[in-house]
Amino acid sequence: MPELPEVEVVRRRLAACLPGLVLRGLVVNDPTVVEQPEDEVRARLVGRRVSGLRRRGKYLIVDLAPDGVAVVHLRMTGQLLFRPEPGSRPSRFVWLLEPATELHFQDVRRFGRLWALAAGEEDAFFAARGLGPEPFSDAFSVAYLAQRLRGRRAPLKSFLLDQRNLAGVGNIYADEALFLAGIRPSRRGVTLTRKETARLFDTVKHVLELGIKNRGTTFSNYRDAQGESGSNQTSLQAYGRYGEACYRCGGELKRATVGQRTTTWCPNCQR
DNA sequence: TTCTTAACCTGGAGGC
DNA sequence: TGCCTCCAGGTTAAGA
Repeated sequence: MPELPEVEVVRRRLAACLPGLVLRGLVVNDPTVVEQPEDEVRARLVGRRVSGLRRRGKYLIVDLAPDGVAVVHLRMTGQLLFRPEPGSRPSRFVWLLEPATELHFQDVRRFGRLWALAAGEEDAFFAARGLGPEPFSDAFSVAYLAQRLRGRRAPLKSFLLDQRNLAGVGNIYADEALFLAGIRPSRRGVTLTRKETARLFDTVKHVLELGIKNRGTTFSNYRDAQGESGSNQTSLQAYGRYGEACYRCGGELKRATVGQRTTTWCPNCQR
């Protein structure tokens, strides 16, 4: 499941080879991948040169010259690949680039999306989604976190998954951050002490940094642009380990549904 | 304003 | 072997 670290790894991979290439064509095999009229998307992309790649939360932003940006969200199972595996299903869309290169978007569950934005539309696009600050930006601080948690009665797990509070955290890294912070996922945000808030701030950044360092978490679908898997799944201490022994206390990790998401936590270490 | 729930979507696992 | 049901989860819209 691509969260911030996985998208960042894809961005870095693409940033090494896409800039300078010219988008000569767009093949859309699955019309649901674009929410805008297909002709509009094509008109805004084709003929442009890739000038850079950025990331905003889980959104991948492709800067185009002389104007405009392409925005891609991988959602659950989206992959941007230069060479799809032989025999795989038709790509949802393909960018035909010059010199001869193809960038394929594959997406089993078909949740991923592509947007083509004209110059000046990017701010409004992200403002409409109400994305919170980037975890590695100055805007994300202990003070910010404390302010956002004030009065919040929703479970902390739900709080972390809400992209309006913080951009980029998904189910895997939310479980990991809460485990390392020693905070139970079902705790109400309003109940956090200043010390716990500071600890959560640190662990959120730590698990995301570790995820990037390990080139993302791969369970089944996630691959970077070269088709390579990440290795962060071997570093996970909580996510997906229910029924196994806690690395800290040796007790059994439990599973529950919190905020509609499967959540793993240690009843002894997380309070 | 905040929170909860359903829906979208499909492959894989497990049960019968 | 085949069928059925459940589960996985990022985002959005609707309702409480």
